Amino acid sequence: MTIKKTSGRRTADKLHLEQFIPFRLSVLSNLVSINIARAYAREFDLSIPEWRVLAVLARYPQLSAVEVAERTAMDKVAVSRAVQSLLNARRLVRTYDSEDRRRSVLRLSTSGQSVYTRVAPLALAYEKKLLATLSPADRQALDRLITQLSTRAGLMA
Amino acid sequence: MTIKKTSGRRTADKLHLEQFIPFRLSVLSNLVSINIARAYAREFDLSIPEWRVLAVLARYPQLSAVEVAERTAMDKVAVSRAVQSLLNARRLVRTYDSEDRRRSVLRLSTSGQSVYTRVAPLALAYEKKLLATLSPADRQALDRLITQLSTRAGLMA
DNA sequence: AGCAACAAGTTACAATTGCAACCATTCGGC
DNA sequence: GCCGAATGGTTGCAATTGTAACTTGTTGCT
Repeated sequence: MTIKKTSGRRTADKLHLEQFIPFRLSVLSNLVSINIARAYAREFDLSIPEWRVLAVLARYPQLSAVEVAERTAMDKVAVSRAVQSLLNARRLVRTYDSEDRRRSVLRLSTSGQSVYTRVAPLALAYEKKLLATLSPADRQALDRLITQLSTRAGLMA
Repeated sequence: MTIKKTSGRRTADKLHLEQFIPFRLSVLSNLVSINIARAYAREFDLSIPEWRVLAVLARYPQLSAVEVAERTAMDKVAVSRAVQSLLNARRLVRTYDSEDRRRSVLRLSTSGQSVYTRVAPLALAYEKKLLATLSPADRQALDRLITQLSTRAGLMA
């Protein structure tokens, strides 16, 4: 039995960009984001940060801005700006917590609800189509891999 | 035998952001990019676009700017800017094709080579660590899934 | 040869993002 | 109760990025 040679995929430290996972993840994620942005941003005048805020408030009403930030993986500045423009467009209503007057309490307005109920199916349809060629096992694997990698990347930060 | 109920994962068109693949991909990709940028951008004063250009020219010398753009999935403006700053830092050498004087011919300078040979191992080490907890089968699956999804997303663009 | 269409690359400008400093309010110790 | 630290949120500024228009050079057609 001989010593194993270096694994076939690539040589010692020559890096092939087109095989480099961080690069490929970034390209994929960009492509998907751009597709999605085209789908709803253009039709509903919604940016991706705005869409995230909308989506999270549709599901969990009455969140404060930092809570929205936690659930959308955005920083508080990004949330503040998205909230601002959603308020301008009358898609959100903001009140303040009487116990703690720093905290905002955010809810969708009727119009915000309506936008959400029209956009969410588009988003889900896009996702469905994106995943359409994957077997159920592949979908499960994808799900798990993303979770695992995110955890791992989070630890390495 | 009864009619199958809606599949367990989520209800009709209520969208859970935290389960939405495009969202999760974006969060993951961002996290990874930020980690990597910290690792080499800070130490070598390299932005991610610059790094991509460097990496692709290390492997395929003598490319023109548009060829670099194709291989890095960047647009030609981004390449132009990255090339400009790499030229300023004396990490690239640019000549022009004598057959077609519009086309640039880009190569790493000695200093560019040296940066590359120091950065590439860091990048590979990061990737290795990121994937360290995945089984070989998982790694293969990840590889395949990214490719499949990118193709798919490309078609939908 | 002359000119329209096209390709390579750059530049200018607008929109987006990221970061740091900043108010206002609340909390924790004393 | 008071003061320093911490928290929620906003604002301003610089850096990054995207888009369109432009310049220079080439090609193909006549």
